[in-house]
Amino acid sequence: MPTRPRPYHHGDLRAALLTRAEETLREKGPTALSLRELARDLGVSHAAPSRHFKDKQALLDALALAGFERLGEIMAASQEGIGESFAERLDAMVRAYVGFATANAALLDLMYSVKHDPEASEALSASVQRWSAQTVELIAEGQRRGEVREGPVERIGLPVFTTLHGYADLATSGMLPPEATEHGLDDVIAYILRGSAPD
Amino acid sequence: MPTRPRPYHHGDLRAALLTRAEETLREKGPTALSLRELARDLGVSHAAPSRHFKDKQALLDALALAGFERLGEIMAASQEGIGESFAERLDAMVRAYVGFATANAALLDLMYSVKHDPEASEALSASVQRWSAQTVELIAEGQRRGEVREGPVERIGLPVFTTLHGYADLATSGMLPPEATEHGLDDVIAYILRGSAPD
DNA sequence: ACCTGAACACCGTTCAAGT
DNA sequence: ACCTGAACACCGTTCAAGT
Repeated sequence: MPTRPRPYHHGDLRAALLTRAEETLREKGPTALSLRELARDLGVSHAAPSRHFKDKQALLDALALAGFERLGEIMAASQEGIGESFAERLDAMVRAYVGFATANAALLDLMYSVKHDPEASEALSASVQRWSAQTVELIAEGQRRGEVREGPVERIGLPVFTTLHGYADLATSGMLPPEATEHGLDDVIAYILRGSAPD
Repeated sequence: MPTRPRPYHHGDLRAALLTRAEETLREKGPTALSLRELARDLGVSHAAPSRHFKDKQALLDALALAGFERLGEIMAASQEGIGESFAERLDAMVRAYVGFATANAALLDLMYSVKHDPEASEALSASVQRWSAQTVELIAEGQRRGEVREGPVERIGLPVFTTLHGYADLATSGMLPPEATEHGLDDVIAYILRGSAPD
């Protein structure tokens, strides 16, 4: 059992930084996130992170990107092995999104506070693009089945996604009255169905 | 013209701190907000702010509270001297909220990121309470006129507010595609009307 | 009551230098 | 290539002391 005299750090500093960063984000909030503390936790010098992220902001951007990737996967997974009616698929997607939001409140906040200028991270906007296409696909499928009103998919999808996101944001910021968590999500889903149903 | 040899600072340090803080919040974002810089800008020592805000967080809380107060006023004002139909009143309120959001993006973010535990600022939750009552009143009035479906006002009002807030949040975080700003708000308003109309 | 100055324990970022 | 150590210019917070 050759105890390697610890390698450069313990494998992959870049990945380790991201993992640890997300933990402290979840546990102690975004303001408590410090590069120096991260480095201390991982047993490297405080200057080491700069080899992998030129900036603190660069680390936050990478965190946001990873978040969007995971959210995309979760939303895609919510559509697997499920009924084909629009109501069922919408229900699953809404619950997937809200579930992710409540389980990763601080991360979602970060994801939406990262600047979304076109100049910003190429990969990030590509990722956003990818999963926003999923809600568009949901709407298009609903239209094919005659369960969603006619019209440009983007223009119908926007209010739908807007409602979904608004509920998730309010829920995670603790602004919803306690009674709301009871029927709140059900009411929101029913309301989306009414808003997107054919006349 | 007696040049008073500058008073303690220049009038009311507490108010001056809040004003300046909101300016830098708007111009340079929340991470650039520093107590020491605020103090420098106002020509007082870096320890002076602590007489008026025990904490940096206390200043942020006060900022958020002021924001909710102003938002409440704006939404109330949007209902003055306007037609009585639900469609008109809803339209005015949505535009008031979204207008405030886009004009004060960073502040709105701050308002919703302040912890909303019941233990948090008494005044803050009272203020939130006050203006959330306004949307409830809008719904109740619409029901009286037979333009909004029957049911508990809170359960009908939640999806409505959720949509409104979601749009404002997406718009201010720059996540809406450029095409969306064209018809986006109109579409959202029409969708809210459909979602809350009687069957 | 309101503010100052110094002190303490932190930050992010940069850069020579080591292996 | 990857990391260290020291240095620089910042932070927030506290506390004796001044007026």
